[in-house]
Amino acid sequence: MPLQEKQLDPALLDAVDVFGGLDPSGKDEALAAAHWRKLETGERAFEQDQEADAFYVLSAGRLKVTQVTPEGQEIIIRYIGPKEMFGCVAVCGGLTYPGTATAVTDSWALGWTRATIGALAQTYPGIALNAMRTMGGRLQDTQSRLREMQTERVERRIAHGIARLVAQAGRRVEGGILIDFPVSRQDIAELTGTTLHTVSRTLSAWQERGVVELGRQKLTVRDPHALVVIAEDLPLKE
Amino acid sequence: MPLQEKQLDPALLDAVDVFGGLDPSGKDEALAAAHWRKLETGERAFEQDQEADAFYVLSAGRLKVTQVTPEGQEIIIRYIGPKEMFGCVAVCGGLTYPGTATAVTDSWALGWTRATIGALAQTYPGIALNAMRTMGGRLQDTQSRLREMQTERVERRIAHGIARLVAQAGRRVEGGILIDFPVSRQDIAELTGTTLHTVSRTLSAWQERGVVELGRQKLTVRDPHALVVIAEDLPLKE
DNA sequence: CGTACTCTTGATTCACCTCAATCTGCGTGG
DNA sequence: CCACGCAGATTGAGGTGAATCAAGAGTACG
Repeated sequence: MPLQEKQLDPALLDAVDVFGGLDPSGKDEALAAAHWRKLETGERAFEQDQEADAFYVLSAGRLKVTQVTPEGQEIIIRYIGPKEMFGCVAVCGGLTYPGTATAVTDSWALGWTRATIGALAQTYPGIALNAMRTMGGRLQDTQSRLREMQTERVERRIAHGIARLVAQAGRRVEGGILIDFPVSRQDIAELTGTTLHTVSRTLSAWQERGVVELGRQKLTVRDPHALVVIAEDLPLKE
Repeated sequence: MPLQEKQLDPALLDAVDVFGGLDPSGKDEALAAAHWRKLETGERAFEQDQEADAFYVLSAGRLKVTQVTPEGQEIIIRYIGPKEMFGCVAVCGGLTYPGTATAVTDSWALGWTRATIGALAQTYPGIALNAMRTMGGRLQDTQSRLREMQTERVERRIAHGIARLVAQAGRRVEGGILIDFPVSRQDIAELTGTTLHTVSRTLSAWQERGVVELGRQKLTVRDPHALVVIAEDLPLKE
């Protein structure tokens, strides 16, 4: 596999937000200090409550970050795509990971130990600023979801959740936009705060109306506009 | 008023997280660059969607940060107490404030323009690291609320919400812990994603059981342990 | 070819919202 | 100082959205 090649490619960090604005020597230094990690589908990068010893940037693939309640219920905090960082707690004072990161497709990640990334952030202050920007974005995103949870009915929340997935991992295919990784009804339920039953019913109704096309762990949005109409609760005619 | 005196007091930033670890000269510089702002009860430090031109640290008083949905429903994102920062977007790339900050008691805040705080963060990298730590904490806190919203029933959510208020602004009084600023039933509803009716019913039942004591915009927790039992859904006898 | 996982669909229940009426404390103005 | 008005709070009745309970069908994989 091109693992070795990848390791030597300094362009690898070019489009990564955290290292944005870093001079080439800094990127080389960061790459040299990093270690590779391959994650098979279903494998976990780290688990909830485990000591936060490393910080990662996903290179390829897709992860989901989840939390489980003491009662055993699971919720999805967010999906991580290529070029996105995860395990940020390791760089912002947290002692343990607040969630579990699981690969939903085969993935590769670049990792830095807590000490390594700390030292890098000391040398290159831009890293901290970039990380803060990303965290700010995630905070706003999470607050939006909280607002949706508090004010919207299930159907709108599902529409918003799927719109978010489309924005993050949508791939144009003939006749629509496909979510580019396996998502089950259960996943969508854990993302929107409902049950797989309600998700199934809602999506079936949408399929009936031609808004989406369903498959096993597969979802294609045929009519993105209709999805927005549902998400924003717009009247059908205006 | 001691506004002038305050302005000269370099100890003012001592316990403020964002400026933690800053050398005295840095604190002087930060203070010199700051401007004071007094906020009467009900007055707003900034409003949602307004240009994010300043970053603040609350010196005294209490604010609530809220968001309104397009439909006009309001939710409370968080309460801000003394020594806490707010308007963080101004330092993390956001163009507009995502919420509105309203004083719930007469308050004083220290403000820095976006340019000023940016320059300070460049000179003293510790500021960015501290800010990131705080944002990390808030992100986790918001994720916890999201998890509660998705998995818990109203009564538990209210218990968690009030527990959070107690931790943040509880003041020991004879026979309990008082929330140290005016909170209406509506506020608690907007904080926990329910209606003021349900909050009123729930709190009345708790008062009946001696868990809390109620007043107009006033709440005293008489039995903190019982509150935890409700929040964690523990059995009464174990 | 069986087994297990994902998904669908129907029936039933209930927690909470909505609608509605009334009450109460508190500031205000006559 | 007391009557008034109003925002905040309480309480009841009724409706319903979505969870829960339950059964079965479709699909992938070893």
